[in-house]
Amino acid sequence: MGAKNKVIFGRIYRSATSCSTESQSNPKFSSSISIASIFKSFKRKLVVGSFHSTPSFKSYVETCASLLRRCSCTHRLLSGLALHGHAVKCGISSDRSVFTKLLTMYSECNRPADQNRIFIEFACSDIFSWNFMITDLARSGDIDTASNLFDQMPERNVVSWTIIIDELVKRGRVRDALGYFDRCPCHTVVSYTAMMNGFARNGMYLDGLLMFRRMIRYGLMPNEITFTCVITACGGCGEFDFANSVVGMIIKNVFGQNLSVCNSLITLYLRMGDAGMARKVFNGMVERDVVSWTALLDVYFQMGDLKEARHVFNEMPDRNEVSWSMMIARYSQSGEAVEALWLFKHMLCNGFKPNISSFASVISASASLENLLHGRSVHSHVVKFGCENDIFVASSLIDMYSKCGKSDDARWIFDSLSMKNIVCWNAMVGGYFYDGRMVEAKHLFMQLPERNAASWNAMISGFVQNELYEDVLETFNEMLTSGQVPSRMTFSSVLLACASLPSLEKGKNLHAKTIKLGIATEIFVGTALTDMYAKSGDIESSKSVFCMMPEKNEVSWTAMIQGLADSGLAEESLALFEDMKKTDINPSEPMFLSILFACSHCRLVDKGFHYFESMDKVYGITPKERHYTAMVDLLSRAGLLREAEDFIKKMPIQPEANTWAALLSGCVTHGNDGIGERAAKMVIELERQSTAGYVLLSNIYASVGRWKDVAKVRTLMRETGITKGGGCSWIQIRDCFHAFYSWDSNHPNALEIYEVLELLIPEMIPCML
DNA sequence: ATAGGGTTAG
Repeated sequence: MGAKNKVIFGRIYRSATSCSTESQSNPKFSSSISIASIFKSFKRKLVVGSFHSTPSFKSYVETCASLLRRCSCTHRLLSGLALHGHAVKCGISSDRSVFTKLLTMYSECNRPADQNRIFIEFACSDIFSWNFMITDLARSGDIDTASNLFDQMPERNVVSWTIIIDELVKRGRVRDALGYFDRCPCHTVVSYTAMMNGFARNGMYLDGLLMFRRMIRYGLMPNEITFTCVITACGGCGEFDFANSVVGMIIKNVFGQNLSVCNSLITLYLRMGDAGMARKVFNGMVERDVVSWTALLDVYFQMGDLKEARHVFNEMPDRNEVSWSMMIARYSQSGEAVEALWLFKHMLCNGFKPNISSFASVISASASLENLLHGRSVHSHVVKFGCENDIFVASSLIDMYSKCGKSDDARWIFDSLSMKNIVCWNAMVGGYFYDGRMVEAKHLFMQLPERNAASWNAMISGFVQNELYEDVLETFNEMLTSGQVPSRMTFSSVLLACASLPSLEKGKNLHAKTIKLGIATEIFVGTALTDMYAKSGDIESSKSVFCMMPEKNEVSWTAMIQGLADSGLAEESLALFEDMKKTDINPSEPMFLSILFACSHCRLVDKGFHYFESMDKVYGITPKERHYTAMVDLLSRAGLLREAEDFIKKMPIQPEANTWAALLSGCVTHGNDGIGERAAKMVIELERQSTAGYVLLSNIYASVGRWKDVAKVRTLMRETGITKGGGCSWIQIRDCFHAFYSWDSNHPNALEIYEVLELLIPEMIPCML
């Protein structure tokens, strides 16, 4: 009988379990039929006495438990009651697995009274089993029933209190946990530590530290776990002075060699920005585990030494999901998106299960590469692992789809989220902006349930991306009126808008605000200010902001070098470039563009060639089309038109239309219609829709008096349907903008203005040469 | 009862 029963019950058990997994993945799947049929066959096999042999008894218990679980999932109270009756009859109702499922079933079917009744019947007066029951309920996800049960306990010990506090904390219910903590009559180190950990886990670091102080005042001695929690809390809220005194206590109490204390210390020193100390702690450890090694990885990442971090990762004695996620996250954050994708692939190949962090980071990497194919494939993994409802993963998916131009897909994910936080909303607003869907973006912004600085920044930078600078300023004002304090990122965007607008006043105003907030010399703000002043023509202010910045990056230097070059201060620009080379910042591609531009304006042909050649030879930067164009411009401006043409012919890459346009423009200045015609032909061929080639060509013909050809070009332009877009310049006098267009001069004071201009031109010409 | 990793904005 035994062997046969084992098979039969085994089969029932399997079908019951497979049903219940099915119902989990598809809540609509109604299983009243299948559960009834399983139940029927279960009853049929239920011959009293047949489950006394061990294997079949075990199967029977398992079957009963899994059927009960099925009942609780589908809210089948009647089947549940019947099963309960059988379980009692067969004497298995107090078996742990059956009993817990009975509790869950009653809880799911909304019968708390029955639930409590059976609990009290079966597990009376034994604190240990109460505690066990509460833990079990909480771990199976039913924290409410667990706390309900806790309230009914006839007596409780320290462990009971600790369990309920800890379980509440793990589910983010710190306030409830604190309620229990305050009611607890007998505090121990453990209950205090559980509460502190609860605060730290939920980002309430300061409350955690207050709890620590309370514990010390209470006269309890912290243990190594308490210290680990305190250190984490200090690091979280930046209380570094307090952290140092805690370190003193740790050493005094001889916990300085404890593994987890040291692990938390590495991260603490890292947060304090002291990578050296972090490394020192690691070096001094007698025992290290994956956590220590992963923390060390982060030390190198913070120092910006990706190579060493990679080396540590390769040499680590042990790796887990967290170490892999750390690598993926940091590479993605450092702009090494391709490497992040590669790491993710290898994480899977090495048999590691991707977690939420690695998903979020790798999706973010696909977003920055705008790699829809890869993004979609990761998305499918996300669904496979059931992470699609996680807000971190979903926010990055929303971002990824938007960046790939699929804002409708992003919206679909956004709408399918039951729990959204502010990040999801901001990502969706930013997504619409990225896709140029202004109406939807603005509409969604209005609907935001709450707004933080990032929401406003998404809106402001969204307008910047779409070149709607007036809206940028308007939104910025709204932001100020709403009481939201602008961040450095806000200023960075708004200043960019100012640089593109004809108003220096607005920029100065912002500068004043940044000074008030004490962020004027902060790297991003300072760089934006430097750029804004340079682009607005106030190069002196630009220089002074730049000089005040204590820390400068590659972008800051580029802004200043470019600003000087654009303002005609070519020598100064080159001198600054030489200064920069003395720092540990390496010249970049756009920087060389400014340098070549500066050389070109000063007619420094040899110097220009020197810099151009150093790009590849010294810095390993392959010159791009634009650099070749700058060189052609350099030669053409200096009148070396034949050399310029030869230079183009020898280019290892295909010249862009602008390369020929630079030569063409040199031909205009130096009146060479022979080369000019060839150049113009190339410009027109490479860029059919552009007017530049035609206009310059007609200018050449005009300069050498070939009026018939001028007319021919103009006719050709008309025939191909190209119209010349005009230039425009403007000046602000108080609140009024005066604009001047190249195609007409209908300014009210046009006559007077042109009269004055006539007077000024003879004085200006010597300067222009 | 613990320590290491995560999303948006420049």
